[in-house]
Amino acid sequence: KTPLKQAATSHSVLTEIQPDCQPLTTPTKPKEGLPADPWTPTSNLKMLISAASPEIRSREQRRELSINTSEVLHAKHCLQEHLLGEEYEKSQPSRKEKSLGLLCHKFLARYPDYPSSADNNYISLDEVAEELKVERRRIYDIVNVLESLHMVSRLAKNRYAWHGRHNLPKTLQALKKVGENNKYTQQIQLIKRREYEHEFDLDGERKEETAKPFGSNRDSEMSFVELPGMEFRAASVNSRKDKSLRVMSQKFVMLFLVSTPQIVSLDVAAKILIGEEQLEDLDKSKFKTKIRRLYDIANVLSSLQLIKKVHLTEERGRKPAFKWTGPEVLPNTQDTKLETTSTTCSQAISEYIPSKEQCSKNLFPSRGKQNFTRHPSLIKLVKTIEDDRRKVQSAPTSPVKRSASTDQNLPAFPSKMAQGSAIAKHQLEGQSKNEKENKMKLSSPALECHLSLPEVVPRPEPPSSTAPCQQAALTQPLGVCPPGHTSVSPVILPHPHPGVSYAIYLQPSQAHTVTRYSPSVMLQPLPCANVTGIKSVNSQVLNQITTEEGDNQIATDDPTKSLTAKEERPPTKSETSPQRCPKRSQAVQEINSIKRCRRDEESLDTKLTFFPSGYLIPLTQCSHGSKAGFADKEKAEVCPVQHTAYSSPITALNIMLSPTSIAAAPVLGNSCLSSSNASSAQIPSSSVLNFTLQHIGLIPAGVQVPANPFVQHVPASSQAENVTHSSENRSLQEEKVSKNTLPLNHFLFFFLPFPLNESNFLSSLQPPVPKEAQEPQPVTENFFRTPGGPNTEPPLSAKSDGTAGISPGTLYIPQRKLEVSED
DNA sequence: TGATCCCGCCAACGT
DNA sequence: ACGTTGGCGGGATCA
Repeated sequence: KTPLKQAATSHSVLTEIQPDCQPLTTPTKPKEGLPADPWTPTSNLKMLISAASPEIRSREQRRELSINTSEVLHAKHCLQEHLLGEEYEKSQPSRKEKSLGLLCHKFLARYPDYPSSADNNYISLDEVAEELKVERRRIYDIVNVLESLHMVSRLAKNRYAWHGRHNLPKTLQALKKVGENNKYTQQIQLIKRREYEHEFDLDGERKEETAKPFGSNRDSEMSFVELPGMEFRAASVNSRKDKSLRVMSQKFVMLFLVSTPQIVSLDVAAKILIGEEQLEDLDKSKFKTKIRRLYDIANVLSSLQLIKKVHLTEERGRKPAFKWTGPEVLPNTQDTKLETTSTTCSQAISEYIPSKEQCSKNLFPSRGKQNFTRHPSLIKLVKTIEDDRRKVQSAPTSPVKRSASTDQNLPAFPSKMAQGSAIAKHQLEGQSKNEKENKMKLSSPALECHLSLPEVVPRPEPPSSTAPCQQAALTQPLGVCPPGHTSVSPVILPHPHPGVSYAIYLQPSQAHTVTRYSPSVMLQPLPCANVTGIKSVNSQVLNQITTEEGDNQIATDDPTKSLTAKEERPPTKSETSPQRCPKRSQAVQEINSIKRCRRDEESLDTKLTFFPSGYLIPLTQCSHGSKAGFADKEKAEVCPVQHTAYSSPITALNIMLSPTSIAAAPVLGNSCLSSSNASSAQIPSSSVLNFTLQHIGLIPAGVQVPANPFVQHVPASSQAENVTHSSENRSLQEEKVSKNTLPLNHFLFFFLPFPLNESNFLSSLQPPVPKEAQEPQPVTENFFRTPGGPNTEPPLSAKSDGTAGISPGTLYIPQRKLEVSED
């Protein structure tokens, strides 16, 4: 009765019109479609129109699940009159319209993300298959993946239970844990390394112990990961050993969860999932099959919005990959080992957020239109900070919930919140625009705060590549280059306390007082230092990074490779530590003085000429930050050079260290990790320091560099050596640093890729320049532009603000002080 | 072309 | 034996 092949779309109608086109049909089917979209003559007309346009057609496809016979007939006539033969042809369901992804969307649309026990949460495969008009086989594909996430569970033959996303947090946590235990991170690296070595082999060189399996981590053949209480029921039903797709799906997800950035390329995933990667025999066909399956899985995961497709660019060309866009999965709170982390975070956070109220306020300024649902992470944050001293309070701003929040199986607050936002999201589903906006809102930096929370929270993906960039900009550790499509990366400087004021003094002639002045620290101008020597280090580091980076590399159209922070040579732990840079965005907004933190995108270009900023800035205790800072996925993703090398951030940032007497330390700092230093508010106050750094654009807003009160007493030269040999001593240094055994007291002498002068300095005080077109851009966007490249723009030059730039050869030694203070 | 991935054969399983 | 699952890979489509 119900045509099997017929896709329930407009063109299906067209298909029928085709004289004996296909034997398979019989329109029929009034069937109850989606409640929200009544089939009216009007919509019918719309359909006809869209029929001629594949794009439109597919866009609206989802709503047109139900067609009533008479109208179908009507449609036929109309079409017959208006369409040509070829159009008929075109109108046949295209491959895309039969895609698993689309099907999955339809499938998901049938059930609420967060079903209540009241709902009918049973799934009958037959039914679904029929209603969606697809072979059951396809439904299996979907269900299997969903099952791997415990979004559904099999009850019996032909019968599944729908759980929606209730279990997702737990599942992801579990998967992440398993993934870690499985050392997937290492496996990924191994594979990547091999890939590189392979390339070198082709070049007729270098041959290494390619077959160096990781210890005995190869117990890999773990089986399906279950959740307590979510075990397969009906033992008889789940005996199937294979569960291949399910397991594969779980493993695939694990790869994302343990990766930094959370991007996994298909081939790497395939190799890992095949397991037997050791044998280079890499059965071609097997590999191919694996890829096929991964596509299947990826389609479903994409529909769930857990991942999205991206491309990685490397020597060989584009490479398909997927980026995790699902909720950030953070370690379980109970996890002792991670307890530290959260504590540290909360400490750091509390530094800025005195109370939960304040936090809440800061995160969600009561601005009329912004109806944020209180984010679960916020709740969690508060909880952490205040040590669970209260229950969820009714969130005033919470949107109306659709499904009764009678979720017993979830911790009250997070689920509620998550539910709220998820529902909101769900409601917007299908409306790309709205959805985008929604995401935009959600991805507001303020929410980033949740990144430090030990909980799984929805992390809406940025609407476009622009967003990630901005985000990155906000959290980029020192030395990170702007992802920039624009050389001027508007960065808002956050400020701990909205009410605080600072003053910026410019010498010799002009002072730019933002608010109040409260002398505290003086940054001494210094004579310039030898730059060339450092350049070599720079390039050296870069090269190294370049060759060692796996496909973690973010694709770039730019010939200049983009480098990605990654877990290579992770001398230290906390590699995967979640982002924990509290980004106080709205605080930001409250700051009248919004600065533009311009970063030189050409900073990677070793040929750049650097100018001493003239500021000698004492730094300490920031080392671990070089790790922590990168924990930020987004950041790591767009800001390559990072923690790969101890020195890279510095060099990349064009922050040069005076080879002679001044030592350097990574300035990358993250207050969250600076817990060890209890006196971060002293001389110079961290705020001052941070402000300074941020202002100069040397560290991103949001990144905090803890100050060390002893700075001034420590001979800076003690570390000088390390500077020069940074690349070689990297590991050593890192170790030292990571252990935080030494009070790292350093001075940074900043070299900027442009002479700092009044104009450009002042220009940095201007309000952020709105990004142009928020067009969604592929992750493959250039992050680093080569000078002269298509996207090249003058680095931080004063040009952008209309001021005459200073010729890039001049060595300009500014003679001014920058003072900042806070009340 | 290479990237995607639909389609459906057919084997393993369950009943 | 027959229905359910779902591995698998040919080959069509898409970009």
